[in-house]
Amino acid sequence: MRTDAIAATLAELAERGYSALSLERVARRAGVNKTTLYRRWGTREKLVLDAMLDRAGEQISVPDTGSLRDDLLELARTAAANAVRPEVAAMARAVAAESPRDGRLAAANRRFWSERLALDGVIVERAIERGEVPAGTDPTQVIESVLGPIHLRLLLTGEPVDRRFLEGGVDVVMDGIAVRR
Amino acid sequence: MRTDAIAATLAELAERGYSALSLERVARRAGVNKTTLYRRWGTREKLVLDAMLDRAGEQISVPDTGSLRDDLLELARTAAANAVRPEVAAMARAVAAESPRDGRLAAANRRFWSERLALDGVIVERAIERGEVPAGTDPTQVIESVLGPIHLRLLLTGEPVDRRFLEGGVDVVMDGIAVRR
DNA sequence: AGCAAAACGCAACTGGTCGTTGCGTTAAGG
DNA sequence: CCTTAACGCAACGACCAGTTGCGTTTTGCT
Repeated sequence: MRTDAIAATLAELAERGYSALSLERVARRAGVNKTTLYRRWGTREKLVLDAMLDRAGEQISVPDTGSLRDDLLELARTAAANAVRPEVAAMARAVAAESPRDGRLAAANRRFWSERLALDGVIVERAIERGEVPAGTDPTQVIESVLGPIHLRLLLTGEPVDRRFLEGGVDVVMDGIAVRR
Repeated sequence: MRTDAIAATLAELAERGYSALSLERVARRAGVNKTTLYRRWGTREKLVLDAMLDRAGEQISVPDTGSLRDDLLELARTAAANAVRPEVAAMARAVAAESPRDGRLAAANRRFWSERLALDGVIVERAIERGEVPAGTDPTQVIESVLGPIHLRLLLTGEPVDRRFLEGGVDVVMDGIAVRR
């Protein structure tokens, strides 16, 4: 039952968005009476949060190819592919919209991201050990520089995230744009 | 009257968010009857869109210090300072949340961003002319690499956007992280 | 298997918001 | 000064959010 409700919640979130999320529709979709949802979760916020926490548990693997550039490229590719999935995209949009007014959601989201950035950061740490990157480089900052442009396009500009863009972004982070002198 | 309604719309958007935006509250706040809003704009979507277009007209200046690094830093700083303003932040969150289901909003937003990225891109074009950056560098990609991490923090991770972060991000874009050999 | 307790379905209800309508009043402008 | 557009006001039907009471099903424990 919990599974059905969560699946229905995310499906509705993807189709209608958070602003039009109706517990009655979720209940119908889940094949469940709406009183059940209210008794179990109480509020729309808690239901959505629970649904997100459920999906946030799916851990993703951190690339380890032995090459920093390949690792970052693989990271960018899987991050983009994941963020494009309707359910995931809907979650990101809901978080962006509601975080300022939903403390629990914001807190859970911050935990998720700090954990994920730390995980992905080992890509940079391994590169430091290999001597590909100077010691003292901030791993999180690097990961944010790789992921930032991707989410900028997905959430705000709406431009397509294609291979060219991903590779270009990694190139910038790897080599910078300033001429060598 | 239009001015009052737009101001009230953005204020409500900042306080309550798009998902809880009530035209009755907007009307009360603007000192106007709700029928006036419905007669003039028809739907919530059109009112919000009009309010955003009104603010999107405020053009910002593109830095031109003669140094690419200083230009990018200034760009990052002003972009962050602007995006942190409650009204602007609320607009970005609303766009992120509603774009998939509001074609007009999405289209207007895409125009806004393509224009803005093109404007900021001249920073890179000037740097190319000065020989600071190799010819063939994609100006838009560079700007997105600078702005992406900022909006990632503001919209998703929730981490503070401080001077260290802004400078670190510009450093990555300028010099890259790979060791020189 | 039997039984107590929890979970669920169902129907009904209150209250609030949406969006609309009709009508009277104010403001604009030629 | 007078036509016309814009606004205020009150009321309305429709819908959805949550809540409640009660009967039914399922769970889980012995």
